[in-house]
Amino acid sequence: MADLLSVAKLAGVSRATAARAFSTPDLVRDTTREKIFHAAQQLAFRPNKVAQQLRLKATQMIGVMVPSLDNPVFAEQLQAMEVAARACGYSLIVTTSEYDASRENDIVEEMLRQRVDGLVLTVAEADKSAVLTQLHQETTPCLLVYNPPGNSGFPSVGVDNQAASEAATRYLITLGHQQIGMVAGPLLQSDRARQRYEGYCLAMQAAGLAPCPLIEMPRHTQADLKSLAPHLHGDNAISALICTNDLLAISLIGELQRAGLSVPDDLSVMGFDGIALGKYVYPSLCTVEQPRADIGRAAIHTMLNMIRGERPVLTPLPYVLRKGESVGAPTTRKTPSGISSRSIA
Amino acid sequence: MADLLSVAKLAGVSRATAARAFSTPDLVRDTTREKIFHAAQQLAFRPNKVAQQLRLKATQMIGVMVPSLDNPVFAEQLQAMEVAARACGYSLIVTTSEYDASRENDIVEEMLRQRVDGLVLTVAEADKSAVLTQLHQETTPCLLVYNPPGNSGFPSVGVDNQAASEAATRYLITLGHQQIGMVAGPLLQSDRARQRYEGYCLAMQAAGLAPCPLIEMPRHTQADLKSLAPHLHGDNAISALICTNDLLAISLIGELQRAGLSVPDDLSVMGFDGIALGKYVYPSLCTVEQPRADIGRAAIHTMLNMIRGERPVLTPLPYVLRKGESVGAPTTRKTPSGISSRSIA
DNA sequence: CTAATTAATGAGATCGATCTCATTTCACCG
DNA sequence: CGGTGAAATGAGATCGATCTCATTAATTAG
Repeated sequence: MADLLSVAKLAGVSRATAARAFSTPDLVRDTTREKIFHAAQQLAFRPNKVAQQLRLKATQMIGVMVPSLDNPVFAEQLQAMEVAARACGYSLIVTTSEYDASRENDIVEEMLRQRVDGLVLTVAEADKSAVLTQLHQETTPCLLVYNPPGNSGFPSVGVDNQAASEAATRYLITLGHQQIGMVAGPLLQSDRARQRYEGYCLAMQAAGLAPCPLIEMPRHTQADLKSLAPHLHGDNAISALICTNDLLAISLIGELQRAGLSVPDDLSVMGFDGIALGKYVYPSLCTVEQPRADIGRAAIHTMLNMIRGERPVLTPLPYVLRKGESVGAPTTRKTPSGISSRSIA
Repeated sequence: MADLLSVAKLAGVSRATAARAFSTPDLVRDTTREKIFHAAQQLAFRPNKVAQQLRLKATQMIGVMVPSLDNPVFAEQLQAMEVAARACGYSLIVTTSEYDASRENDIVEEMLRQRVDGLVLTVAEADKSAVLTQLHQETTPCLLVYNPPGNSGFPSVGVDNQAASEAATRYLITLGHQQIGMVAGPLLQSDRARQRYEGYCLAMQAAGLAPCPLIEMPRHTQADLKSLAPHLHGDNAISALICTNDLLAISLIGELQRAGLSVPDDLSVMGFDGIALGKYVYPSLCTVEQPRADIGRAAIHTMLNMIRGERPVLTPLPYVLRKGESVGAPTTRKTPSGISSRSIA
């Protein structure tokens, strides 16, 4: 591959001049600039970014880590980040942690070796994260996405999960629901899910209602009706359910329908995140929409500011309560119909 | 940031020895190696990959371009690629073309400047792609994913779209369907969609049935019932529909249900791709599953072979016909019930 | 105990750009 | 036409690693 020096030789100038022709064309006489460009053309010269990066001590690359791209929330956010970064001349190195702390460590270390100009991370648990405490020693700017600001000590872009969850719960209460449950993935692994549960509890208490214990599903993004069945019967049978993410909600609705139950007649189901597909399924998903694209864009622009050395200004992004067919007013009967309960058992 | 030279100084050795301590520890005496490691520790030395890349003329980075991460097919494939690449010590630069040819050009050029060791691309139209014809001049290895091998001249990883589509169509025919339609995004933009349509036509003809003209939806991943309505009535009313991707299928099913139609009783709907969510919705999606994770892994491993200078060996990956509740045998009546047709109009 | 071998280390070039600073070229003016 | 200041160019150092080749230190053999 032709380098700048060979271009310079062919054009009959020094490499300094050749370099200037590209970086600061104004400093080069028109005629020589032409000669240089012509030579570059002939040799199919393509500037070597690696050499630039070494010399300039800046890579114009941002390291991104998300838990998994199998969840559309992260994929859609990443899509927006990529477009925003590219528009500003930056590239993304994309990695997935698979919610694994040791992988998180390796990934961040690798990105620091690569000398990314900044890190945009979504970690499993911001407060307990070993990577993050390590990162405080480093000079590379670091920004969290989705993770609540909390006491990790790093700036964070995202919506106020607790407030959003409160709003969602209040919405259900407004519709007349009193027995409202919340469903999450296993072990309440992510700090986001925990905050959402807290918001739910707060809203319930504020309305004088008793929050139910969290219903845990065996997997993050796939509902399991067995874990839910006990809560659908008896005096305390729930009439509405909030899921900590949309995938969980959609698969739960599917399971309920498969069992012969009607959503929202037998049970109202609400999601969280607002993935695009939720609008298209039937019943359409009622959910709290996080502005994923806005979050992605904001993350990139905030990061670019940090790279420039500015202190990040963070305005929490607004969530939107998206109404949908999966939520309705509670029906009078306390328990689902015979058919329904039979098919669950 | 401490560099190797300062580590060498602190350890009292030359940079050559310091470098060897890391790259080829066996060539360094135990005691000096210890001294060097200790010095590195003290200075919090972290090797600079950029410098390595320049010197070694290899970046251990693979450039990946997909149309959009909003489509789970690409996101899930990327997830697998990332894991596979990392396991082999490679990083991914991820970009999205948004099906835009000029963006495709910019992206590839940028990646070549970055001196990625290889390119893994999914382009809109492999045969007409300007980027690809340009790329033939280059020495950087390039591999296509999902794009049919065709006459682009580049190796390609993916399933045989046409055969898969034939199989899907045959499955519907076996169930007794005779009036089968196919739905695609706008303008049959992607070569994949076109191949799938061809497969459908072949299977129909082989069974002595007349293929219907393609039904085009205004958007790639969102169904629109109006475009479909004409085909649901009259003597030639279709009883089954194949969509060129799962998102289209899922949103179509939602729309049909919303209009009071039953899937599969009034209309069987089949998808294509096999995204994870399809298993969880109700009715569960009958689809042709592309082994996205396998494709991702295979793409990375093939690319690594190409980087090593080997000629790629390509075995087309097997698709799986995933049965689901969205497809059933055709009902006797030729047209949907009165209620249904009313609610469509 | 010295010569021959092998192991360990060091000096310096190299990858491909950019930047500083010195030098040359040019234009303009008295 | 020579002098002056600005514009254009060049020489060489630099970024942080690796690699070749020469040199020195340690081992082994005789």
